[in-house]
Amino acid sequence: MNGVSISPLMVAEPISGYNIGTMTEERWVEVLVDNPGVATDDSAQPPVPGIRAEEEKLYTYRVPDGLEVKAGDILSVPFASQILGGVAIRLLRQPPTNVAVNRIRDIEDVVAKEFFRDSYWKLMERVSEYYFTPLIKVIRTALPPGLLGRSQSRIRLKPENIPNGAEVFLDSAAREILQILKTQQNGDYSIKFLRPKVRGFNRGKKQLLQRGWIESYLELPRHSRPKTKPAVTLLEDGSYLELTKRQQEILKVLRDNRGDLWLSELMEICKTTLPTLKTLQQKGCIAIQDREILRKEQSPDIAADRAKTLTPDQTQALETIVSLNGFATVLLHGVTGSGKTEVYLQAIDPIIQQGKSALVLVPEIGLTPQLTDRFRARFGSKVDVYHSALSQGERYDTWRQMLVKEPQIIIGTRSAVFAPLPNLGLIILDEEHDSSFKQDSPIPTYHARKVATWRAELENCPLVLGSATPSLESWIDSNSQLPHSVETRLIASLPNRVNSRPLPPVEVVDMRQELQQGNRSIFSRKLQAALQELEERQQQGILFIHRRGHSTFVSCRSCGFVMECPNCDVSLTYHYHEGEEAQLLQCHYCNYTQIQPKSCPECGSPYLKFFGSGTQRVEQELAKQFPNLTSIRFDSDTTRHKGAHRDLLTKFVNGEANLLIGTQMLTKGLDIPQVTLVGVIAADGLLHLSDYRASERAFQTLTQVAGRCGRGDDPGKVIIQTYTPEHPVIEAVEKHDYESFIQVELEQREALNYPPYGRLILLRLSSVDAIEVQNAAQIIAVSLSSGEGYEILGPAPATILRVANRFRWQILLKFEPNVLPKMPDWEQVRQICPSSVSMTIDVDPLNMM
DNA sequence: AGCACGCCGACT
DNA sequence: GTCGGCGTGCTC
Repeated sequence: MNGVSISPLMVAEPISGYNIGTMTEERWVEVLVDNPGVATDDSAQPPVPGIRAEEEKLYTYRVPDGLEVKAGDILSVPFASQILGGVAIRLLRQPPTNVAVNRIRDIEDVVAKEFFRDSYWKLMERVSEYYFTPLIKVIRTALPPGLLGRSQSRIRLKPENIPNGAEVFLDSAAREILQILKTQQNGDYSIKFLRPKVRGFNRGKKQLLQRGWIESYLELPRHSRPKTKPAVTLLEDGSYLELTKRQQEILKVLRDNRGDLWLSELMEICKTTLPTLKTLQQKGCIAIQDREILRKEQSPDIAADRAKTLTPDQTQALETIVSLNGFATVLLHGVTGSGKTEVYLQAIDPIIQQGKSALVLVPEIGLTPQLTDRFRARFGSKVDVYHSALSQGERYDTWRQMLVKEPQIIIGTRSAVFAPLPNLGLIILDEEHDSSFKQDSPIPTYHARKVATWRAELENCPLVLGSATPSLESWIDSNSQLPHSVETRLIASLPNRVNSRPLPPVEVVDMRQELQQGNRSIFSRKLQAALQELEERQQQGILFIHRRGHSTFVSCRSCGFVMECPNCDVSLTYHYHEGEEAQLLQCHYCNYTQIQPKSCPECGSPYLKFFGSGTQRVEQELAKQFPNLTSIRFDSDTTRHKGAHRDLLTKFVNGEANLLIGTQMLTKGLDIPQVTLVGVIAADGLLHLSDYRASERAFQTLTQVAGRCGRGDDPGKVIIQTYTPEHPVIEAVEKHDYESFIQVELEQREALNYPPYGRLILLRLSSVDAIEVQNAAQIIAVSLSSGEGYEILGPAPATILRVANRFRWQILLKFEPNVLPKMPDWEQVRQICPSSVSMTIDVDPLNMM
């Protein structure tokens, strides 16, 4: 049996030094409540470590007899008419003076025992400060979902109290409520759902309550709880007691299994029933107790694997990392296929030996199956994954498991940077240039790389940033004049691939010439020849296209009308569904879907034309021109369900298809040795995006996708198709020349004060009312002049003004480098912003659309 | 979530 | 002058 006992979770020191009193003494606790309202405060609070009193309001509660509360516990507290989650901040021996004692309420429950250590609290506070986010919201993102529970109030129909035909005497609101309630079997709905559906809801509800036709009740928060299973333990040998033969047999089975079995296992082996075992329990021979079990993502069994021999470059990089004692960051710049993962594995090994834990952060879950398998092969059950695709139970259990002091390795995405590992010895952030480490919404709009840097500093451990195409931020740390800057920064390089394999040659094809010479296919003659060769040799390849779907827009040949999304200012993408009669048009911003019309809705012409190509189109064209080549489509349409990534990749690795056709998703860390061809169908979609980061992103994506080939014994080849072969990004990718590309790019950024030189803060404003946002943006822009050290760009409408029926405006603050700025008065800005307009402050924005 | 409070427009 | 709608702030 493999029960895991998670005993004292206590890894933390109390946040404050207050001792709790005895059971008879009255005890109070100050709580940071997860209150949906804005956390602004006027009254002065006593200073509490870890809490900025001027911004976060604390509420005092009484601790009832029979409950033990410590600082750092997650609590359930009554708040007005609801039950909310909260964090115990500090204990008081005396009641507070600023609030009447008779108004103080009792704590409802302790949900989780304390776990916040000093350094963890400091991390929370630093994130809160840097990203202008209330502390409780930072805590909310750091904790597994469902831990800070919230009650829900609901109403329920009481049909037995409703006389026939009496509805006529009610007003319209009450009648509407009744009507909705009756649509459901048990007439039960949440207030949250009903209120926006009925005008004058409060009035109507009051009427119905007075007559007793409905009742209201509070649904208590459903917290994640440990899953338990009954287990049987042998207590007494039992030989001196008078036992039946049957009972003795059962005890023998238990004894043979080291005196411990799951109840279900024991009943199965002995073919016995629960009453029989209960009798044994009464005689004091055995104990039946619930024991915690861990819900974990099931992974296939993996053959164990030993450390590989390193190249001299790898050895040097490894030495740089393992020689570090305490905080430092190492940028591991290794070309694609240079064996960064092996360096990670060998860097983690001594950390585990020392009894410490390691945190490995990866961009997206798409690439984790391969990486996770390699870690499991090396470290076995010490490896756990943590990401948002886990079920709530799995996430909660893994999170609790992390609190145990045993050395472990956690592999996770962005949010795992908050993994509460008590003795962290190393943080690795792989593919550090990847933009999925940045959260766009909700606040805090944190970048896991930045948070990881702070975390490493606070835990006093090294941080390794790995990439073949490092971000400009990591390449030069320009922020040294800002607080929390990196003090020790090292670079380790892996300039060559393992086993002396060369980087694949990159050929650029000018698609303008193809067209001139009469080739109207989406495949150039060079790519066609390469595909032909692939077919003859039965090899495998990858085709990359930057969009999913079939065609990027559908337009009428007669009148030029373009099919557009009714909710967003974008054209609809055509999606082809094989075997279906009707084909669909889909919006990639709000997911609006409609059937492809047979004729133009504007002029009625039946001649509709599809422009631009996506993954589906490539798939179709391939099937048409190369019927003998088989393919797998790998994009967010085909990898949506759980385990789909792994399934599709396994099929490909097993040689069940010649080609993998996909989007960005397949640029990320895929390591399949037999790939000998990479084709980029159209690089132009990547090159001409309108923000200051477009070149950097295009270079990274193209280099990464090119790096997927030639990793095995057969040499590889990359073909990039484009209409602008003279573009500097294309030239740099062709020459595999990261350093000169980055030099040019850095010079341009410096000239314009863009990151990594000047910092940016983006204010995003949106509303259903087009005029209201625009006005709000104007007023806010004016109020932003209260600060100093930055330039205000805008307000300007967002690149796509309307998404999901909301109009979006933005204001960009560009900070001068080398000047400590005076921030605008955000509190004032928030007050100026009307409630109908939603505003988010995006610090260090990556996505400017 | 739900109540108190306060502002403003429609009616006695 | 008063009633009742709804927008805003507060809850230990």
